[in-house]
Amino acid sequence: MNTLNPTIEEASSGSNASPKTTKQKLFETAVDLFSSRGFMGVSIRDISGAVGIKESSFYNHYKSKEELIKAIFEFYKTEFTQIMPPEERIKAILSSMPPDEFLRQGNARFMQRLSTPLIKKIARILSSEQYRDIRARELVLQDMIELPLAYAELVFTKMIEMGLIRGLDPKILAVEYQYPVAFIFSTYLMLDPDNPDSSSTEKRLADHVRFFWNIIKK
Amino acid sequence: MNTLNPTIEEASSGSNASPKTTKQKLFETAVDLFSSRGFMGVSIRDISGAVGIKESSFYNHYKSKEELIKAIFEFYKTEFTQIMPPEERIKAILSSMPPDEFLRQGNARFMQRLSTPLIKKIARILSSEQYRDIRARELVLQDMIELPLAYAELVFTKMIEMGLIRGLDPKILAVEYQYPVAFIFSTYLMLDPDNPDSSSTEKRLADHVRFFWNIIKK
DNA sequence: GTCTATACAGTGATAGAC
DNA sequence: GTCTATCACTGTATAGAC
Repeated sequence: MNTLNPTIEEASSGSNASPKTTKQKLFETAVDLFSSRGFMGVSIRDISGAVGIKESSFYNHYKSKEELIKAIFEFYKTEFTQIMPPEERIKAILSSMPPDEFLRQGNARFMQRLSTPLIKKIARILSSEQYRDIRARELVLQDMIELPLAYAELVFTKMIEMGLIRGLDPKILAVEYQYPVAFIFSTYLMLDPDNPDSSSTEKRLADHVRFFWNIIKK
Repeated sequence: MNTLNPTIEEASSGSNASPKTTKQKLFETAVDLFSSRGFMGVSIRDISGAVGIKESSFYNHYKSKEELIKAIFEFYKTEFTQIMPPEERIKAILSSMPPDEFLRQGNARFMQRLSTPLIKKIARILSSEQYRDIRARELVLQDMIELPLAYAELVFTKMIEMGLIRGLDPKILAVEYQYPVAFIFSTYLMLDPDNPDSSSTEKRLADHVRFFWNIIKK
């Protein structure tokens, strides 16, 4: 039995991907079913049946249902924490474009990452399971809320240092900028993951950046 | 069998409440268990056992598990939609206090309503079940998101009409004010429903109102 | 890696005695 | 309104043949 989790390439459904292994199919089918019916609402029989194998064969790939959900969460964490550019590069990027453009591009990068059906579905699972599963809860709180907030604070601190925006409290700026962004993304997740109409979400993000830019610009 | 849902008084756990009926106990125990383990993760046996009756007796009070969750959702809807003052009274209230005080009091009223453990737990259930249960989804989207947003727009429109704030677009003001509020409330729900430390949430709301007031005031 | 067969605890729900 | 008894079904998981 292959005990490795699917790699990013394995689990993603890129058009140039090699034919999916059974383990990949189980992974993606589980994500699909968990996201619409909840972890407890989906049986190993359901997943295996949808993939086309018997439930006993499931155990050749994952040693339990718990291990499968764990693999799903770990995959998400890896994907998510790669979205933000490393701290060292922020200053260089800020020198190359206006601050509002920096914010816009950050949101665009976020949308790009979030908008694959697989990632959207896992985000749904996390949201649904956060009160039942401590790992889901930690992922939501730390990686999806705290981390982006801390990152925003860092960015606004640098913007102020570089004299690009007004000298307001970066902590408050981070909250006031990031909370609406977080809320817009969380409502984006509520839309059908397989029918991505991102235009209204993009408009909302654009409106927010414009409004916020008017407040912080010098 | 009593087919009525528990009334607000029945289902709430006020100190002056009359001794709880078995149906009330089932209702509250279900809310408690569903909120921490999810609807699918809790059996009728679990609920009945926690209340101290056999699962067969459960059916003397609710005809199925589905009917129970339905009653829970309906109870929440009734409670939630009573939070906001009716439209006709907004103008009168706005005449009696400064706009920022109006916003502060609105949030306080919200906190008060949301902070009973029962309501917080149901809000958790709604959040967890929204991708599985169409009724939960509608409640979250319409009653908890759309309705407060439309209400905020109404409020800012009146504020502008009365010359109390700057003449900005009320739609944009509503979004920029309400999204952070909604996000703050949604993180408040993530805290332990039985150990309500609301002080950090109240601080965040106060910070947001202060920041926003500085933007909209004349 | 897949299958059949099996174990066995848990599930929602009903019938009927008290 | 509660109980015991029982139902058909579904849940996770294992053993062993191919």
